[in-house]
Amino acid sequence: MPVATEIERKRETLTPQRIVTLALEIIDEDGLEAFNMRRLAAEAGVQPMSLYHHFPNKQAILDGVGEAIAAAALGASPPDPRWQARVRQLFMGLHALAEAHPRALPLISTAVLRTPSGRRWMEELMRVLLEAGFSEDRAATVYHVLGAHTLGLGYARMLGDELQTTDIVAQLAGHWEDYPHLLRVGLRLAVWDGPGEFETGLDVLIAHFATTQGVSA
Amino acid sequence: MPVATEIERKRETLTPQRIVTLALEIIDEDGLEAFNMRRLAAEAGVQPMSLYHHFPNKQAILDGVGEAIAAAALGASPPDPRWQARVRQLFMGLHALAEAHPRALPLISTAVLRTPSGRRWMEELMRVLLEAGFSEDRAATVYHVLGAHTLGLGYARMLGDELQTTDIVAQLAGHWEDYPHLLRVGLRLAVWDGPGEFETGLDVLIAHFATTQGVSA
DNA sequence: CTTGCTACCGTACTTTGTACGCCTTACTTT
DNA sequence: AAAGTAAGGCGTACAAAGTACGGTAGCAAG
Repeated sequence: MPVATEIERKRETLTPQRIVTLALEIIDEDGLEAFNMRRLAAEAGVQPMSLYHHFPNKQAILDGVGEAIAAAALGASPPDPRWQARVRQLFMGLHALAEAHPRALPLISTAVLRTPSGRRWMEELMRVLLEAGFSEDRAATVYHVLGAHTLGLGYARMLGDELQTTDIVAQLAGHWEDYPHLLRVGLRLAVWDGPGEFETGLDVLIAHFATTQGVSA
Repeated sequence: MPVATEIERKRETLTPQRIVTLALEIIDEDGLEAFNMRRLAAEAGVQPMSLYHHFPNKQAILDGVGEAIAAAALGASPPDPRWQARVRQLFMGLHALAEAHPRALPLISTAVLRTPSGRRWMEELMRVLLEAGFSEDRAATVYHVLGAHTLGLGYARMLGDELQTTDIVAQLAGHWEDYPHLLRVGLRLAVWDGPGEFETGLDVLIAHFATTQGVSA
């Protein structure tokens, strides 16, 4: 039986690793919709069909990208033993992923259940909550609410990035007397200065669950 | 100059109204990705290119659908004079749209800035907040956080609907010992029983902004 | 009847995913 | 060294979807 010798024999060989890395670069630079097989092949210096020797289809490559991103979800900080702090760490990690790769957010959202790294993150969250005394139902609710806060902020920011503000302003220009208050707030709506808003909301929600739960450590 | 006689002359004439209605039906039933010009034309009993006499392109039809949905955003209830209650009403209205048309959520998200009805909703929100004494910056933050909560919950639910749980379960089946806690919570993660979770989070966040703000009526 | 407008249609080009099968290379086995 | 073989890469081609472009049919106004 043939044993694959694991020595690299050439520069620039196509590998799943390299494909995923290039795919992520494309997505980060030009967005998910700019990612297609021909573009990816061109970046790799290869013909489109060559990619199919390493992945069965485009979705599999996207899954790979999701996994690559999610690999960092658990974060580097040592787990805090207090459950509130640990939950905070976990969602801060998720938020960091969304900040690092805003255009890839749809991949991140689905990764928490579809990729190994994502599932490890979710497992850790559930472990912390269940050991803190949450019921299964309450644990699911905590994920729903905090996850919505985290990913929702990411989606809103992504939409703000894609919708060029110039277009919006141009469309408002015609009827500015109809939207006096909207115009006062204006472009501030399109500016998402993450940490402050995110962390504040996260803390408020965690505190709420802590009091509902009635358990402290 | 030609004056268009506004009498309908035939049953089943193609109109922007009918096109948008049919488009929304397709999206509600089979999702955004199932909506394409050929399918839409078929539903309308017409050839694809006929649609282009009423809309310049596909995006314009989607904008129309967004507008049609957003038209209900302000809701039917009479405006409550207390700002907390009014803000609550506004986001409950937005949430109701997302519940009514989960597959169309991306359209709803962008409608708040891109369609007239959406802008009216946003204008009303900004009016309430500014008149309650929020600064422009704080008003934007309130929208960011509450909007993320509302739309984020919608996105999470939508993803849960699209990802068939059977696939997830199948993928977990192989390594169930790796995810003991995740499995205890299991399908509860995919069940989004909206009102409770949404309203609770919304109230917690509004209460937070109320105390930060220091203004009551 | 002619002119011209409105609504609709047919054809065809482009982009993108990917099925299918060929070719080359380099390693294994003799 | 000769020969087989499998893995990696490639060329062609087709299908789905958006839409440019030009046509046609019917009705209104002159």
